[in-house]
Amino acid sequence: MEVRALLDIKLIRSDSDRIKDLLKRRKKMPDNIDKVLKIDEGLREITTKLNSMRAERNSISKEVAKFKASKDEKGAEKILARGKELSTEIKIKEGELSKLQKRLKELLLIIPNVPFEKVPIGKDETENVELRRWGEPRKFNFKPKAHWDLGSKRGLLDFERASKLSGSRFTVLYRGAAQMERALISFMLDLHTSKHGYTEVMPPHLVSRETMINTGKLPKFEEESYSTTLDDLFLIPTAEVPLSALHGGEILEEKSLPLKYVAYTPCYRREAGSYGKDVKGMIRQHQFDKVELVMYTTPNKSYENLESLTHDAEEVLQYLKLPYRVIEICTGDLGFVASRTYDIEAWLPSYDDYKEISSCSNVTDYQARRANMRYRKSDNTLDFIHTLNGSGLAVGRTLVAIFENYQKENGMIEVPEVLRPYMRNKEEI
RNA sequence: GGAGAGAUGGCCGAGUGGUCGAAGGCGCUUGCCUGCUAAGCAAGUGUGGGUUUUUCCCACCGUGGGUUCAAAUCCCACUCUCUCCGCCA
Repeated sequence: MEVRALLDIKLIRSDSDRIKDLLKRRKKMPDNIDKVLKIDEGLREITTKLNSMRAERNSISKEVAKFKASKDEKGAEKILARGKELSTEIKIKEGELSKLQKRLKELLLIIPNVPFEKVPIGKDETENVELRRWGEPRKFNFKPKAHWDLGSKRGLLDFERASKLSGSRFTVLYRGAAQMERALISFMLDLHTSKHGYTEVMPPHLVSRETMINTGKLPKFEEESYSTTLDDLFLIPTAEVPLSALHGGEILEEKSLPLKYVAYTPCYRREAGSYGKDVKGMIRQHQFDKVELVMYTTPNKSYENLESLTHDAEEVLQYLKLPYRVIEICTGDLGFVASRTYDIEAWLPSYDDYKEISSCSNVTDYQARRANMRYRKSDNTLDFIHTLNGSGLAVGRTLVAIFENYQKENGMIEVPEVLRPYMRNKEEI
């Protein structure tokens, strides 16, 4: 893969001011575009020089071949020296070239995706914009418990033994809780495959370093990842990683798009730098279950597909009758690979607030460029595809939302109706 | 883990040092033919990059090195796939 394809270098050359302006809207975004342009210029200079040197060497080689064919050893001898000389010079130039390429690649790999023009400009999460709400938070006629109290008291969630086994930010689930987790997974997969047309996938949970780089999780977020030192494999932080790299290096047919995939996997995150955040309960875990939606689309359809993907995720909460709101993430809070993101937040009585339960993003061609995923257009030319991803939903947080929103005064938890078929028709746990 | 075989264009597959960016076939595109479909005939058909941009040039035959004036082809290392043996959920 040509290094310069990592970002659209031709666009940067021709429209650098706009790209720089858009990137600056992000939080802590160093202005690397000028550096990129400078290296690109040097790279082109060397490339041009190298190309003409190679052209000369190639023509010498052809002449040598002619002399040899006509058994003219002396004629060959005459130009051999020049060939040798050129060959040495070329090697030196190639060294310069690969050094520059390496520097450019290092730069490009840590430049995030360009935000969509219409994303609200803001410095951090306080400037995210609420788009819509669904459902009314329930009015309790008793004091509702937080899920960690409720779960511990009823023997459904066990934080002490989890920390004995693995440390902080792990939970052991028993009986109805474990069963409901499983039910939620099945319910979500069934909904997305049967009603929304997604193809169910069971991907590997361990992926190579290359896959992590291709999906934009590395090199920037190494300290966020769990890895296996002996094999340099990484535990996936989300199924987005295997699903979005699934068609790496492939050329897809336009008529096969959009491709829609759904996968349930556990997700593994070190949560470095989030000390003191959501320490209680099972909101922020090192391991959690998630049903993930990923779409591959043509560039002209990706923003409208973001709307439909978000609605597919929202529908899970509607079926579960859990109140939620949808917010648009402002530029300062936007994730590394995303050009536009909607978060879905479910109502949690213990937080007396809405809490993120899904995040849906248009990644545009950012991962496609890294993983070299293209499609053949009707005019037979190639272009990078766009990828989108979204949680549909984070299962652990959905369980938490059910615990807190469906609790009764006696500590029992009502099972949402759509889950009952998956729980041998239990009405409460 | 041991032994062996292999990795070439969208696919199959030929190619062991010099007009090979790559034969042949399939597929695809266009034209002819045709009541429709199929078949047939003809032509075209990899990707990326540079440039003085209807031109010329360069790179790419798993990845990275090496030998050579010249590498798909020879040498080394690595990765992956397949077959057999062992082990095993």
